[in-house]
Amino acid sequence: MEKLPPLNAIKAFEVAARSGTFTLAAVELGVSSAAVSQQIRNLETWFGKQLFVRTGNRITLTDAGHAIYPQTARALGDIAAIGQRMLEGGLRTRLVVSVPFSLAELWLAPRLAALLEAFPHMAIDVRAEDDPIDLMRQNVDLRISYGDYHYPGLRMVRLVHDDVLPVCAPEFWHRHGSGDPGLTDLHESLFIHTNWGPNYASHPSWADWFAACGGSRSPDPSHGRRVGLSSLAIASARLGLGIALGQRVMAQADLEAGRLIALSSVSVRLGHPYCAFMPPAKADRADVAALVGLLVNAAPTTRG
Amino acid sequence: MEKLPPLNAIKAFEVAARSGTFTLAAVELGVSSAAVSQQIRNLETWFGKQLFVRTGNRITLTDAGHAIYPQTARALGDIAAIGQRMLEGGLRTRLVVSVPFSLAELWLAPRLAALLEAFPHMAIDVRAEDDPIDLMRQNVDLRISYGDYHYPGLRMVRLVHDDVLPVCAPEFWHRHGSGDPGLTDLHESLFIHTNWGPNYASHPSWADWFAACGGSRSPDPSHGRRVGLSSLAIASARLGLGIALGQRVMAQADLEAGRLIALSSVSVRLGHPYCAFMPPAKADRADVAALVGLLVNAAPTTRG
DNA sequence: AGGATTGATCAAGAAAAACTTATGGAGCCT
DNA sequence: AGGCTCCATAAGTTTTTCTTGATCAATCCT
Repeated sequence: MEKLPPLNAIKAFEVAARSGTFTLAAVELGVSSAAVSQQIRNLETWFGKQLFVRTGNRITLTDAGHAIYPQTARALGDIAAIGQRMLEGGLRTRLVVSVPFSLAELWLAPRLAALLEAFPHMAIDVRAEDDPIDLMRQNVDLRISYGDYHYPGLRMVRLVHDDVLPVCAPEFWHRHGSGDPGLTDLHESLFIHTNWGPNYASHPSWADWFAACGGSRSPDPSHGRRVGLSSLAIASARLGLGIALGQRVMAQADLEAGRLIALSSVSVRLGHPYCAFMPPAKADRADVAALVGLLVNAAPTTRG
Repeated sequence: MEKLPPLNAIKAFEVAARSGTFTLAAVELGVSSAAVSQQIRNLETWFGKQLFVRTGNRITLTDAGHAIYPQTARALGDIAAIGQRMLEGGLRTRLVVSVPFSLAELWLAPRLAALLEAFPHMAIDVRAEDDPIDLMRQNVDLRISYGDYHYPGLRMVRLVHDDVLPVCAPEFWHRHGSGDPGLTDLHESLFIHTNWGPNYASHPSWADWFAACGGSRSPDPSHGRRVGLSSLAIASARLGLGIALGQRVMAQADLEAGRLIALSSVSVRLGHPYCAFMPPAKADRADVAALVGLLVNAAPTTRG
């Protein structure tokens, strides 16, 4: 094959020729208009021919530009179509979602329910597994992950930056702590500690929460209850086993239903937001886009 | 248009799929094999699908890879064809060569003669003009320039790094200087000084030449002859008007024919080489390639 | 007209992408 | 086994691309 002209310049040319101005092309390409101007110039230098005539502040295709436009559009269209074809590879479209264990039950499940209401016939796989996973091998379409640092190269959408606050069952509070709004005198054994596992270290602890309150109490995990999953902390609290530092997004349904009560308005943000990752080519798939949209919107924006 | 996959990765994929190994593809693309490996991986990440299966040290296209290969090849072929089409724009192919004034007569002309011997029917325009010129506007196919710094973005071929040495007509030497091999006693008025014009400052002067000889004579230009073109210096010397610091490539024919004699084997290199520039898309044109090849080969490599 | 607006360009520095080098590992071939 | 070939990976460097902020030319609008 002969030496190819610079492909990104060809792309810029196609858009510029179609839209008629570099400025609009720049918007479509998501870059500055100066960048488009430079790319076009590259291409002109490559060919040794002007592709646009510049008259003051506007541009028109030259004869040469007109001559090559249709071919560029067709070739790029073909390449775009490649992406589309890749998506249909699996024949029947199954949406494969992968989440960390902790999010599966209390966060993803209710939202999936909403999605299935809108698309009753959608075939969905939900997989619970911890980071990092290999999306390619397992044919995962969408991965929910804690933090924005796994999976470089994939398209990322920030979902929610959650926070934790002390919650417990109403009966529990009635019995053990109703006279202690600051939790300062509560017995150590009544605190539920969440252990996020070996890979995560940024989860707020009780000490962090007390510090945020301006205090300095630091309940000793060896005395209280310990759970290995943040959703389990919520469940335990709901069952009256103690006071948990529960993630807001997970506790919300229980709070609204009165099965849990919040013991303070003071909360501590998690170290990282939850994020959705997907291969860029799959980001345009209708089902993927729908789920992401729903997760973004349904995720209550952090309220203090 | 939908969002395009990374085009350079597509290019790498096409070559890799066709050649069957990343190493060969790397050679074809003129990069390292690691670069190809990375580009392929980019594309796989983008699609979220493997395109090659790696078994130890070799690769095979996956089903997905097979599925998209023909489309990539076709699309890239189309784009390559765009370049070809641009070349035929002018219908009849005329080779337009542009040279600095000084090179036109004594350097380019004889070489063009050789070219026309091989291609008797080639239509050639020769234009003499000083740097910098606008190749695009004037539809110049090939520009010869002093220095490698004009015309960024164009393909460049180094032609010859010339040097200057003292030359004069045999009769002149007989009359004025035969007893003075070092030119140390020669009268100032007999030196021909070349003035390269306002844009160039690196041309060796008589002072430079004497310095290269280990001496320190510095003939005053205001006493000797001055010419505004290096080819004119040769011509003047040939006519017996004095001793010139002549460029070897220009003087060569006269030296071989005995119309000029070299007065020393000491020469001084020019500050820059002569280079040929052309729009990359035109570099593959048969006539351009032929002329460049001829200029490179016929250019005598600098001999001390 | 005159001033404001729009849109392309230019030059600089900043950011991102691509590439290279060096190293390690898996299969293949004597 | 031992040597080869070829791909994968990581770190660092180079090259390309992009942004920013300013300038300039044409048009538009009182």
